[in-house]
Amino acid sequence: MKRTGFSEADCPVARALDAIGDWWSLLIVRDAFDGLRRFGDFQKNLGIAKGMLSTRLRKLVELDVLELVPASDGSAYQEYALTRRGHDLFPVIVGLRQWGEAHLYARGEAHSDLVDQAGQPVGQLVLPSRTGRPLTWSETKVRKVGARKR
Amino acid sequence: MKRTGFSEADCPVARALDAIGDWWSLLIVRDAFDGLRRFGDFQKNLGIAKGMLSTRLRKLVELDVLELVPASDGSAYQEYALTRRGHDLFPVIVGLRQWGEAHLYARGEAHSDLVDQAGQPVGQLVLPSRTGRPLTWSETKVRKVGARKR
DNA sequence: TTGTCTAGTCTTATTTTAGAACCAGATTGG
DNA sequence: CCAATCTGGTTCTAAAATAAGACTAGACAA
Repeated sequence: MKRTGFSEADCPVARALDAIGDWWSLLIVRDAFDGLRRFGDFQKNLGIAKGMLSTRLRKLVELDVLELVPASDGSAYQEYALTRRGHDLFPVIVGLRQWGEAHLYARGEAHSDLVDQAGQPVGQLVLPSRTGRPLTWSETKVRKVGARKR
Repeated sequence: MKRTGFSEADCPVARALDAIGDWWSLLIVRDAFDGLRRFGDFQKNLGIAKGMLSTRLRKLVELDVLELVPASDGSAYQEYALTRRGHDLFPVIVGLRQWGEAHLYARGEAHSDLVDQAGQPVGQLVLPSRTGRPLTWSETKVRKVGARKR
């Protein structure tokens, strides 16, 4: 009865969720985008149990989403920094943010907001076709590739 | 030791993950985008335990991500269809897909692929500024709004 | 009307999570 | 330089979630 895994799936969505689709990983990554880098910062900000955080950080480092770097304040401690692969999760976080913002808040309810450097709200995520025209769901399809039998 | 919840969070990412951030919900939604509508179809395709699926579907209906509609084949059964709110999850699924595709497959390894109606691969998700210029992570910031104390 | 299919529910064993206690090494205050 | 405290964990236990299978009621098909 081990938790079902999808690390071998043909579908990249399944594989992505297998890697980072648990309760905490994306929240840790979100905090990393917000500039948090130290164990204690994540722990305080998320209210997560230290054991959980320890396990999750280790997995994110294994996955090469985060990496351990020497502390930026010169102390002997280490910090967790987003890697290239971690930075590439930005659209996922933004997608969740925009969906949550649109559907999970009552009118007028306070929430944090993503803005550009001038403080202007950003637009909605766009999926461009190869020619650059924005695509909606109904204009796309998933091409099944030969499922490798194992 | 109840599982930690974020349904009251000020951060839309946290609230979104609270709603749909468990192991199964986004995979069910992905399958719904792929056209699956019946309990048995989800169950067979995901290999999920029926009890889990039942619980998840009920929650997704409560959240108004899916809705129960009469079966399209005229039988007395019901089907699960994506709502507007469910369709709005498309960018999240695409974001996960593109990240997984980019980072979780060996060179040449088979995986399913998102294409437009002409069969052309789609582009990468883009976050436009208000003026339409594409933004990267480092050009954005999260504006904290007054955290409601409760 | 008997048998099969659909869409579940219920039960149980196992795994995961939350929370607290504990600990070693780094840092700070005196 | 020494003691107290901070940081970044590990370990333990109880509660909750999950997986897997047995079971069931109503639809459907022959």
